[in-house]
Amino acid sequence: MATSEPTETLLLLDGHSLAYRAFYALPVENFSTTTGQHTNAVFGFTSMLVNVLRDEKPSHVAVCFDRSEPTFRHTAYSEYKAGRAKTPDEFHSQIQLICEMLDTLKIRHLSVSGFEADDLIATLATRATAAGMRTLVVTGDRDAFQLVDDKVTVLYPVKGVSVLARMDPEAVTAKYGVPPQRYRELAALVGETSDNLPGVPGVGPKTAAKWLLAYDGLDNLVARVDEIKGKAGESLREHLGQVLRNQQLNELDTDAPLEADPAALNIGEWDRQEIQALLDTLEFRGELRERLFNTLSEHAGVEAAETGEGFTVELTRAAEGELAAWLAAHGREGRTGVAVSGRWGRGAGELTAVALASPSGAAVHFDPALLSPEDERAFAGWLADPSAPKAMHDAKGPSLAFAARGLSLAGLTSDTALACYLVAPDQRSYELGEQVLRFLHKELREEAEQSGQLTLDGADEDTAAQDLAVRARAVAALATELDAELERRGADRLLHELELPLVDILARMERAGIAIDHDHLAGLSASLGGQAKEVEQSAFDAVGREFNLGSPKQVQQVLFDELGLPKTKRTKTGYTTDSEALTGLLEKNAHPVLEHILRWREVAKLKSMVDSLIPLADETGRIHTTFNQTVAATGRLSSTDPNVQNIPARTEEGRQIRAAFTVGEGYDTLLTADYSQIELRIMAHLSGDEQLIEAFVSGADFHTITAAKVFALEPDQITHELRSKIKAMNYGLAYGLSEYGLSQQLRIPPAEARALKEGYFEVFGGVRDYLASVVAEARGDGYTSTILGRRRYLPDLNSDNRQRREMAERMALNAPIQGSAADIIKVAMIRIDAALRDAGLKSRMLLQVHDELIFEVCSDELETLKALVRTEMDGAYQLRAPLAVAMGTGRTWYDAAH
DNA sequence: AGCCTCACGTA
DNA sequence: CGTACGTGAGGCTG
Repeated sequence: MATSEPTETLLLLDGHSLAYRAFYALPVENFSTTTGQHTNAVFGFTSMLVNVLRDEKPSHVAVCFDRSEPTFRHTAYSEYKAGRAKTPDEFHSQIQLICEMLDTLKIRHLSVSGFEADDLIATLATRATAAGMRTLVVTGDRDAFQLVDDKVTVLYPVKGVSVLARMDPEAVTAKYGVPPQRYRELAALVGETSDNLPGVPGVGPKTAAKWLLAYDGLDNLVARVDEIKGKAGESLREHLGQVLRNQQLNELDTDAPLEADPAALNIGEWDRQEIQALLDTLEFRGELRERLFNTLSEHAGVEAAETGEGFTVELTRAAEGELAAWLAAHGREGRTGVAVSGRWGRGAGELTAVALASPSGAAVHFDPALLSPEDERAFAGWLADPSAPKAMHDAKGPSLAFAARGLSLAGLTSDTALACYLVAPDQRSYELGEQVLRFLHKELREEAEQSGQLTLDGADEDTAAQDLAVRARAVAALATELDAELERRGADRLLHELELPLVDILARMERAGIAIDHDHLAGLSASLGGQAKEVEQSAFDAVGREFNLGSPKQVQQVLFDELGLPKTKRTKTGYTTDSEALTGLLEKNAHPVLEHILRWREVAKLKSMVDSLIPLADETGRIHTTFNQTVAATGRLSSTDPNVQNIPARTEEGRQIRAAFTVGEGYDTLLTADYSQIELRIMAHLSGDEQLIEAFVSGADFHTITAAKVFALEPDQITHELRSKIKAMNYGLAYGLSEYGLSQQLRIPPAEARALKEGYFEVFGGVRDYLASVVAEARGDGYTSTILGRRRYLPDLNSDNRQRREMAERMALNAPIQGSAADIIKVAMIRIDAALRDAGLKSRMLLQVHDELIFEVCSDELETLKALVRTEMDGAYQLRAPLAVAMGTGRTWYDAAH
């Protein structure tokens, strides 16, 4: 290693100066979050920071900020920095975010009252040089050039936020004609507009440099000022006072009162999840996110390499007969980690390889297609043995692949993806490598010295086998760690008694799928397609030209530019054309095309849904969704490919799609069973509000009863309108509906909405108190909890940013209610599944739609099944406002509505 | 090709 | 200025 260079590098950034550059370099309209927070300065600053971290790999970092208090420069010169345009509020709020980002990246940020960031930088750079460190200063303030020497380099943004000029002594001299130590003399002569320090009129950098060289510095120049000839000389003599003042003011203080020692400014250990969460709230995606993570991985990689963190495995490649022997030797040492590769989805899967890792570190890897009959028997027996404990990461997909080979999985005592989800349900992904890094501070790779002992042929195969074995080992280790973590949080039962048992149930539901009536769908598609064509033509006729009705951009152009209709609510890129806005315009009789656009959207939406379902049917005419158990932060399931949880239900036309979901061969009818108003019942239960509970216990129409209580009328006096108002109120409560929102929805004045809410809370005071207490408790604890102890963490409840804070408050209101409903239906599914098996019924559960379950039923089992489902759903949880279940049957989902 | 925005379907 | 999701289309970017 070559080494006249100092090994340690201190990176110093001027926070305000760089953020300010970014603020004006990046168009604000491209950088704001859905909550309206501007992020262009944060983005630009972060981008510069990450680039420098990547390119320079500093060992120590600090970001210096100015304070708003005046400095000695203001005292010395009252006009200092006067006349600067006031920085807009959109800028100031971003400084706060930058500091949060730095906290997340474990980078120190400093500011000292009475000193500018430049002074802190000068002080730290001086100290760093004394300590033998190299210093890099990133700033948009040229005053820093005076610091440049062979140990200190300034990186100066020259174009936007992406190009930094490297200002070392040579570069400064080349650019200004004077060496760095003379830079402030030059600046004193030329002046600095941004600091409101005028220089000598008629003297630019060229003249100033010429003088400084000819006279060997400003002191001599001043002493011999009478010798200077010409207009410029005259001007200099006239403005000598301000030159001397400039020189005094632009000198940086190298002895600011700072505690921080450069050596203490190392970067702390990064928490990937924390960074992910921050990037999520800032809504940073794409390239910056990628770049940040690459930099982060290098950073984390270096650490892992230094500490040697990986996994040790003693890998056996199972040749014939050896798997059975391995299982006999290691299959019951304790919990075995299982990792598989293959493909799965749409209710099916295929296996390409399996790795098992025992607690002792023994591991085996094999291709299940190539097993001897003896090995296959041994593996099938072990896999299906509930007394042989196993851990997997995201087991549902693999279990579909097992099932395809006739294998069944039992004894799963942890699914680490689910465990991570319970610990932190807001994650965007639960990729194994990330979770292992987070919880075990290890990397998904093998220890170097171990791999040397292996003698295997085929390098690529080896690596793949090693990787899979490492994953198996990591899963087992992660499972142990997460068991402890969940127990600390009181969430161990949630994993073992709720989410884990659900894995297999969901896998079987996915495998079963639901039959689709292809002809019905084809008919719908044709009819909707015909209507779309007609409506499209009507739209063209109304406007007088053709345009793409599916393009919001073109619709905007037609409506607002060409037809000059009144502008609607703003979106990021223009004016909204959503149905609410267009309906509003339509009511003002703005233009006939509005009706066509709205109708076309309806028809086109339905057609695209129908057309997307048709090719998803398998050879037996069934479609197989995938239920995701780790997506919804509240604890709900989600469904993809297709999403069976957003099949239209509101309009008759839309419901026709439900008529395509039918009972399949070997069964006679579909049964749907749903919880009536489960969220409101939960709210009544959790709040303990006697009035609300009574409204449910009475058994009459809930919205009517609550309306009667609010308006002090008899139920039969409640009009449709009054009922609607209270219904909106009832439902809105659990979402954190504002008075404004209520007034919008009911199209009543805000004052009336306010009165409605007050009237409601006069009767249902317990609900108001409960909702307030939920937010207050969550603010203190940092999380909300459901009835089964499922947590959702909401750090933004304490945010300084009002929009973020209020968003978190609404999430806090909703999470315990939506989440408890999710808990309850999961309990019900597990109970029903067990009861179906106990009763030995052939009828089966196919779909879950949040508060509804759909079954495929043999007619001779119908009555038994209905009773069973009712019992298990009703009994899933004892609420003070008891659970109520409604059912319906029919050959299609449409017919089974009730 | 991949990503983002808008719009819209469900509970 | 009401929570939680997933999808499809257009259109921009690379």
